[in-house]
Amino acid sequence: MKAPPTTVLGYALMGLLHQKAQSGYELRKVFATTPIGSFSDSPGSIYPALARLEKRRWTRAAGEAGDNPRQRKRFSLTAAGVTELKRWLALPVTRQEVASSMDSLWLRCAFVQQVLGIEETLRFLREADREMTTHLVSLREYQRKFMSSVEFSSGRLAFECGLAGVAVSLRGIRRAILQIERDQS
Amino acid sequence: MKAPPTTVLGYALMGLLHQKAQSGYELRKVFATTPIGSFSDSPGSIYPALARLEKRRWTRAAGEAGDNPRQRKRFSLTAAGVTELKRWLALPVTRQEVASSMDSLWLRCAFVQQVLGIEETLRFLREADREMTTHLVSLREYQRKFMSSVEFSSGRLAFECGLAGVAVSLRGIRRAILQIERDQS
DNA sequence: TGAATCATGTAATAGGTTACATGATTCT
DNA sequence: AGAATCATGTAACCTATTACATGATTCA
Repeated sequence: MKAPPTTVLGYALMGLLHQKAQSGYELRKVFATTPIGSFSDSPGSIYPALARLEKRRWTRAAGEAGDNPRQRKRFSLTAAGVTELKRWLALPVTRQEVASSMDSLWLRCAFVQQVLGIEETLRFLREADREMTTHLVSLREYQRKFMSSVEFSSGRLAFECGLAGVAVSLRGIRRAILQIERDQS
Repeated sequence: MKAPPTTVLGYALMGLLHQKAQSGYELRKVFATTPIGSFSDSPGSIYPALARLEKRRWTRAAGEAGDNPRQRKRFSLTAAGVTELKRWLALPVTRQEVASSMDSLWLRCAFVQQVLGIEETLRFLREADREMTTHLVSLREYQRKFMSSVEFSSGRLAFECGLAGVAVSLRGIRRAILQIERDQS
C-alpha cells in the first residue's frame, strides 16, 4: 500500500539519538559492540540512513568545528523527530509484527519506556501479550495438525525451538507486566 | 569479499524442492501458510528467486502442458542443485551466524537431517551448540558489565528476552543431540 | 613523520517489496 | 457466461551490502 516513513534501522537510530545526541561513528560502534538488534555497522548503511532522516527533518547535524563536511558531526533529534519516534512506538502491535518482525517489536520494546513513559509501556506490553498469545495458539495448532508425524526430527527441532522462543518471550512480557503493575500499586 | 552464491530465500526454496518437486505457486503457499522462517510469499520475490536458481542450473522447470510460459511449471532440483544444497548445509556454524543470522541457522537445521543424514546432523548440532554457548557467555558478560544499572527496564526486557531466547534454543539443541546419541546406541 | 584509528562519505550491485499485468482453470 | 481463484511474471522503487575513497586526529 503506502511506503513506510522509514526503515527499522531509521527508528533504531532515532531511538539511540533520543537517548543522547551522537555522531554517526558512535552509532556505528553501538551496532558493532552491543547486541541491539542485528543491524549492520557498515558506513554504507548508517550514513545513508542518517542522511534520509535529515532530509525528513527528523534529525539535525551540527558540525562541531567549521563546515568541513569531513568533520565530525553531532546528530540530534528535532522536535518533529521525537514526534515521529513516538508515533512509531505507539503504533498498535499487530499479528503480523509478532509473526514475522519480532526484531522490530523488540526494538520498540527497548525504547518505549524511555520515550513514552510507563503508562504507554503497559499498554504496549499488554497488546504484545495479546498478539503473541494468539500467535502461540496458532503455532501449537499447526504443530498438532502437521508436525505430529515423526518424519525428520531436526525439522521438528527448528519448529519447536521457534515455538519455544515465542513462549519464552511471552513469559518475559507477562513478567514485565506484573512487575510494572506491582510497582504502581 | 565475494558475493554468496545465492540468498537464504534461494536455499529455502531448494530445501523445499528437495522434499518434492513443486510449482512456484505451491512454494508460495508454503511460505504463506506455514511458520517456516519469515519469507515473503509475494510473487515478486519467489519467481525471480526461482529464475536465478534456474539460471545457475540448480533447478529445472518442466512445463506440464506445452511450452506456454503462463502454464503451471513444476520445478525440481538438478544434481548440481542437490550438491549446492548439501554444500550450504555442511558449511561450518560460525559465531556470526549465531549472533545475527539465526534465521539462516534454523533453516539449515530444518533441512540438514533429511538432506545430509544423521551423522552430519549430529556434527552440525554440536557446532551450533559450541557457537551458541560462546555467544551466550558473551551476552551474559555484556549484561553483567552494562545492563546492571536499572535505568529503563523495558530496554532490559528486550535484552533479557533476546538472551532467554538464545538460552532456550541452546537447550533445544542439546536435547536434540542427546536424543540422537541415545537413538544411535 | 609515519602508522593507526577516527570519521564521513560514494559507487556499483543485487535483492526485496509493492503494485500491476495477464492468461488458465474451476465453479456456479 | 461470469466470477473467483490458480499461476506466472514484470516494472519501479528503495535499501543494504561491499568495496573503495578521503581527510582529520592521535600517538609512538
